[in-house]
Amino acid sequence: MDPVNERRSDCPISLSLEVFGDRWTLLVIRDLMFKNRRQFRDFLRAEEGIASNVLADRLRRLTDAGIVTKTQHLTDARRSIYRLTQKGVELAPILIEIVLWAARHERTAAPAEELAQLRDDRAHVIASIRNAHVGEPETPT
Amino acid sequence: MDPVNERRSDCPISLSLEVFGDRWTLLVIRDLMFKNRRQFRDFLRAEEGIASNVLADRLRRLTDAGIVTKTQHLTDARRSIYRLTQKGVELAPILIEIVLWAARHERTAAPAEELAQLRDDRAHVIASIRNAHVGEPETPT
DNA sequence: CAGGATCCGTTTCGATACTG
DNA sequence: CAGTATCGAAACGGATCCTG
Repeated sequence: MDPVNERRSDCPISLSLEVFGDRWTLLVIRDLMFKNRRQFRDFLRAEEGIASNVLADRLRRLTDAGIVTKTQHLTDARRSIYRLTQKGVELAPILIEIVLWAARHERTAAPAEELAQLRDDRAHVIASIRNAHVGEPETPT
Repeated sequence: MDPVNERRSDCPISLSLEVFGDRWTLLVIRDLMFKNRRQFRDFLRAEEGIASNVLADRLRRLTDAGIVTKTQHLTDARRSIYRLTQKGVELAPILIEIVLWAARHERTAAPAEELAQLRDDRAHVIASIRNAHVGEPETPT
């Protein structure tokens, strides 16, 4: 057998199941990362139809895990703004690989142009995600 | 705002939630990919303690999805051998990114040496995974 | 009105025991 | 050894209520 596999064969690999073992958690991260959603109601409008109690729970877990931050809207005190932390932004390579895999193997609605950008200009995509979250103290809309 | 984000803002991104929304599914794939597990009992011995009915269900779903194949052991008819298909092998980049992210952000038990290999010699790692699954009709042990 | 919390019927999950 | 049957526990979805 290949020595690479040999050596790896009993490796205790961590998969961060808190994040990846849950359907809704992943969808929230996707919405933050690729759809620029920032407020509670934005996530509620996700195509997949998340319930408000489930959403609140996942946002709390993500902030507890240091993946998301919650701040107040500057002018409207009612609104909360959710953003990815640096740790959260660094999930981008994973999400990108998932999207590319899904595009290759399942029929997906993602336009070919955007997929090509994810594949060929990964660094730029990630930089712009970071810019929209970590580097942006201002509030959208 | 960055035009990259602008354009991506309403993209219907598919995440293959059948695979990634579930904790046990991901663990089974990890065991196939990094721990060379092939038989039902091997997966049962996972540190995380999967139940037999859950394991049977997840293996069935994965074979239905074309990610795993199930064949009979050549000499012992009772035994089933599970392997990744090409589609399954192509999940490797995702798993690798997850492991690397977890190693950076959570305390993980994975040895530094193996992590470095995952990071720096990705092509070789993936090739050896493919070799151990798609290219190997023989049965282990 | 936005962001949640609470209650509750229903579905899904998973631990254990059991079978071919 | 490789699964299935059973059944209690947990999660989910949906409605509604609450609070600033």
